[in-house]
Amino acid sequence: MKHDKENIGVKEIARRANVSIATVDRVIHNRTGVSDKTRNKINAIIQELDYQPNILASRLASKKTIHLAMLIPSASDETQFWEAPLRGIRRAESEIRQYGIHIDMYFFDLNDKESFRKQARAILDQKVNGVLLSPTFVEETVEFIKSCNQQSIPYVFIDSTIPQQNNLSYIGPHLFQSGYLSAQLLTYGLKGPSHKLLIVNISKEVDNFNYPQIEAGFRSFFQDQGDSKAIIRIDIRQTGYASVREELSKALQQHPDVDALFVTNSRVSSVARFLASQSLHDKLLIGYDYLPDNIEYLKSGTIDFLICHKPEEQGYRGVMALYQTLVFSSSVEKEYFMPIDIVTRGNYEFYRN
Amino acid sequence: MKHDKENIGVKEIARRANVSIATVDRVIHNRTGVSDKTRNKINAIIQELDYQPNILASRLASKKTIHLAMLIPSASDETQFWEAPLRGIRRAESEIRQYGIHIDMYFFDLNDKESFRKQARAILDQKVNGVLLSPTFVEETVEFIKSCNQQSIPYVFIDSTIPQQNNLSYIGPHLFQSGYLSAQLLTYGLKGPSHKLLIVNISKEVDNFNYPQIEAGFRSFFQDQGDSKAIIRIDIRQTGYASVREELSKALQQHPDVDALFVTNSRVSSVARFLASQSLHDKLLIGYDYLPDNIEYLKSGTIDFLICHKPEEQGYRGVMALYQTLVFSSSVEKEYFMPIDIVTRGNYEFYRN
DNA sequence: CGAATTTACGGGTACGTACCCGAAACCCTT
DNA sequence: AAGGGTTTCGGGTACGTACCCGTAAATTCG
Repeated sequence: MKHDKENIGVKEIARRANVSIATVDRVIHNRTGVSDKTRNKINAIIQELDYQPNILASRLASKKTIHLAMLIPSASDETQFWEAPLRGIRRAESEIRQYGIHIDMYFFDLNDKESFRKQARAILDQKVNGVLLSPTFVEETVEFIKSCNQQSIPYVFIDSTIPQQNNLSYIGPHLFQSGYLSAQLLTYGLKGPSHKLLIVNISKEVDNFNYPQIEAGFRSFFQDQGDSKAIIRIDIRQTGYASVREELSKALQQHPDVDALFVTNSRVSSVARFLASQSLHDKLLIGYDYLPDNIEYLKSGTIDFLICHKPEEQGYRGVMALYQTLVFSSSVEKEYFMPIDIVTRGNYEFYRN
Repeated sequence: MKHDKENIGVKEIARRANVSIATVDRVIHNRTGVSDKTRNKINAIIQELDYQPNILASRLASKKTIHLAMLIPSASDETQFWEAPLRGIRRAESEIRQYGIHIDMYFFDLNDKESFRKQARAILDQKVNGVLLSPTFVEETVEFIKSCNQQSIPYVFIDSTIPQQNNLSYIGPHLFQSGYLSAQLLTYGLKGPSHKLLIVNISKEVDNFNYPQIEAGFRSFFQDQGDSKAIIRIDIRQTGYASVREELSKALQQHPDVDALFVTNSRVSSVARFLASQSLHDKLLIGYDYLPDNIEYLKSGTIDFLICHKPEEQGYRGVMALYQTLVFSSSVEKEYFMPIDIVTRGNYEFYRN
């Protein structure tokens, strides 16, 4: 341990500019009360010295607490998925809490648009400095972020996005490519030449924006290959197992020659359960997300691959993106695509969500 | 932004204990000069209040700079691999520089044990507070860390490890499982029943510890499957392309029925180059590391999969592990295994090394 | 042109912790 | 009991920045 630390600070700037520290401070924070002449002089010196403020001292001296709000679906039995982003958000908060950042947690019900609207309103009442949200319901989100824009509150989308919006950043998967990869993996595992594939879409809500991208990517792979496989799709609008079993059963009776199934979201364990119950072990199965149920079927070999987009990291990075802009005023990427991770029996043990 | 912040600090502790701030400070840092009675009283209050020191204020007030040293192979044309950990280390440094952490960078030549020894000595001369290193040369490393142990300098291994040592942490791959996964991927892609596999080990140094684990994992997969594939191995001790071409050519003449090749390190691009030159497009090829050359052959389809262990993150986490212990005195995991990432044509674009 | 504003700026304190320095209290000799 | 040494402790300043408050200078206005 040595006694280094010769960094220049406001004091040195003030000395060089023949002004007081307070004036330098005003310039740094673009506050009023400084003549253009002095302002320019000080800015020049700041430029020249490449002054970097000491965040420690800055946050320490600042009495302000930055309030962030987070609006994501509550994790239900049906979708444990959102536990992961929440973990990431919590981790981020515990890291930056000491820097005076506080995060208010708001949850909404995935099956209830009104709950989203209500929570969004609650956030706006709180006068927060930044928002991290999952724009699950497009219309409601647009309404919400209109208010954010008016009050210049930055907001970050995670997991899914709405294009052409003024969001500070989108942090989540590139869905098209994700579908593409799934197709590649299925193809790689299929023996023999001609095949029939089944896309299984299990979801209550009809998703007009996100889901189609996955399917487009999936189909695009085969187009690129000049390979015209038979691809059929079923939509299951009731997420309970009974419904999944029934619909799958029907579909597989109609197409007994299906070689591989691609489930477009995390409900792949339901499909796996069905396949296992029917002893259909030879069919390839790919789905989404590192969830306990899915992992079980991965271990037992019913699910061949899970595609993951690091949900925990999405939450973490989302918070950090807001932190970066609000505290350091540093810019963040407008689109930060998560890696498209392949989880399988051989590597699930070490996967970091 | 509100005016929160009601956290208790040393001041409050001092008030409750009827002592001065300085005495509380002595207790917190286990310095001498405090009677057992006062020490106990203060410690009790600290416990009771669950006092968390304010890192900002702490680092700000401390005039000390923590000096870390890093000792990794220099990135050469032959192995660009080490650029990635270096990036991670640099990223970590830039994040914690303002907290008074400084990292001295030492590089050694992968083909020269003496350079390792020399640099190690240089580090010891500098009286550093912590070391991050790649224990490439076992004997030399053991010698080095003996001194570290004597001076109680914590050290972290990245990328590879030496078992049964007093290292603070190992951050890197679980090689056995990594080989296992490779086997799984190859099997998944092989059409038809019976196959012949070729393990290609290209390396100047004979590695007695790390490499065997990969091969053991690889073979273990087939044992688990009850699948006795023919597995042959060649060792290429000259890393230049000419040598690789010659040896591979020989091996494939002898075993023209090889279906798949597994290259046990990042030199897979040499093998890919050979296969491409011979138009052997139908053979599966798996190797290691997200390097530009490898990615090219991944794109062109010669390489089917690359296995990666997030080298950049290894560097980053290695630094952070030292930072955590030295600044926060918090414990870190003795073994932190990196995820075993699968990179392929469909997802390489979004891979984060 | 003097008074009332407004604008421009400096002094000084606070944030929570680290650590120097000096003083009081205690202990042991002779 | 006096002297010297050691242990225990408190006062006070510093770290670099934020921001309050007061004042001098510049500007506006009647």
